[in-house]
Amino acid sequence: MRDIQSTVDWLLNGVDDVVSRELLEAKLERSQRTQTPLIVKLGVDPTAPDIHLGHTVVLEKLRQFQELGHQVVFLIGDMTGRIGDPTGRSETRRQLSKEDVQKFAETYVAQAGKVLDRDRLILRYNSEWLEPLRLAELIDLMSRVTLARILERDDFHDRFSQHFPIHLHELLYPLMQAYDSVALKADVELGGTDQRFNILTARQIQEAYGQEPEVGLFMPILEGTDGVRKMSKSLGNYVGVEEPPDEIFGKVMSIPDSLMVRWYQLLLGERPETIQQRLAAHENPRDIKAELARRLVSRFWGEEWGRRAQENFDRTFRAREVPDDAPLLSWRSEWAQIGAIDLVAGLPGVPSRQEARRLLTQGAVTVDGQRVSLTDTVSLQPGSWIKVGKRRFFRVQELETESR
RNA sequence: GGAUGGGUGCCCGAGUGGUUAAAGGGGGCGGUCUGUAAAAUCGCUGGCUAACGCCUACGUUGGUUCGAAUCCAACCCCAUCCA
Repeated sequence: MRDIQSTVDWLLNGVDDVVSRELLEAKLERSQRTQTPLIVKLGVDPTAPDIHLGHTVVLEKLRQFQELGHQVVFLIGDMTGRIGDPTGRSETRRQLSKEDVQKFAETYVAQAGKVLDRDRLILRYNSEWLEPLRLAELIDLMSRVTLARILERDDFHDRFSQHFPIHLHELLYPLMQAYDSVALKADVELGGTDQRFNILTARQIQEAYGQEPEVGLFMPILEGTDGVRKMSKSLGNYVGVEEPPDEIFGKVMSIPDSLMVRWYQLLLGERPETIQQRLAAHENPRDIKAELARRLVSRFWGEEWGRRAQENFDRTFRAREVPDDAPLLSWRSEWAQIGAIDLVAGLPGVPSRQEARRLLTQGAVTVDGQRVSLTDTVSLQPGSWIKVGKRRFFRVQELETESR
């Protein structure tokens, strides 16, 4: 059995901050002694069904807790999510129906299950206890926190001092989230650093209700593929866990080298020193990055796909050959003799003839290895391949059986 | 309800009567190069055209003008302040 100190060291790898290490040690120690798993909570808003690598930072940490035999609880914030987005700018939030929430939960678990052990995972909904909450109870809850404390929170504070609106119900958010921890008797709660305030409030409220406070573990925000801004779908610098293997592999290869150590640490739980040593030993950074890419693909798709993604990548970008899985186009007779623009404009992913012209002018198009220019007429045959830019390939499929 | 400032291309943002398909930046795409879809560097980035050129576009609708993103009117929307 591992001793508590090294277990804690291992659990805190990559963690931005913990409140508090001593408490975590104490809880782990007690858990070991009494053979009772800790309850580890992660709150999830039923709003963003597509999980990307940024979200998996927290999931990876949860996985580590699972590995130690603790109980992970996904708390779906169906109640908090239903009330509305704090910005209040976008019109009244669509009410989420029970079915919506249900569907969300399923997709979420399906995706999160690529990182976590689904059999050791409990799903709860905060409407279970928030819905029946009566005004008297709510008042009781509210009486345990002061306005000043709530306004300490960074974003409230900023908005208030900049005279941006704060809606009254938004003040309740931290309270409700805190109450969730009371209801679950959570021992540990994970969140991004942006969750700091909410989690600290939860600890306070738990104490007010006579419970031992939870340990707050704050995970750093993962930078996106651009290496600068946080990973988010709207910034387009994300890698989704459901993306095809080649896509994941390629996107990971495109991150700046400087980001590798961090991704290894946050996404795979590696020690930063391990990777730094390899770099210091002049191992080719490309290979280290390729390994990162392969391991991530493997995590989401399995070993076999990880290996294949790597092979395809090497073939396409290092040897510049046509990848195995280039999209197939069914042969069309007019392709026997066709103007370059017509051909390119008809390919998937080319939005307009203007774009086709641009690509041809810039020398981006190759047919069977032969560069094609704007005014060329090309002749294709079944088995031909077309390359557009560095990474778009198409293979013309042999004639389908004409009978169907 | 009142006051003020705004609504420009995928995003940010300049532009106050013609030289504006609209500066600049970001993003995207492409060429070269390379250890990678890294970095660097050069180019493209509304649509139609092989090209000349044509068409559509600056919140909406109407107007003034030879000519409007730019002026006028009404309307819609957003932000802040006062109530």
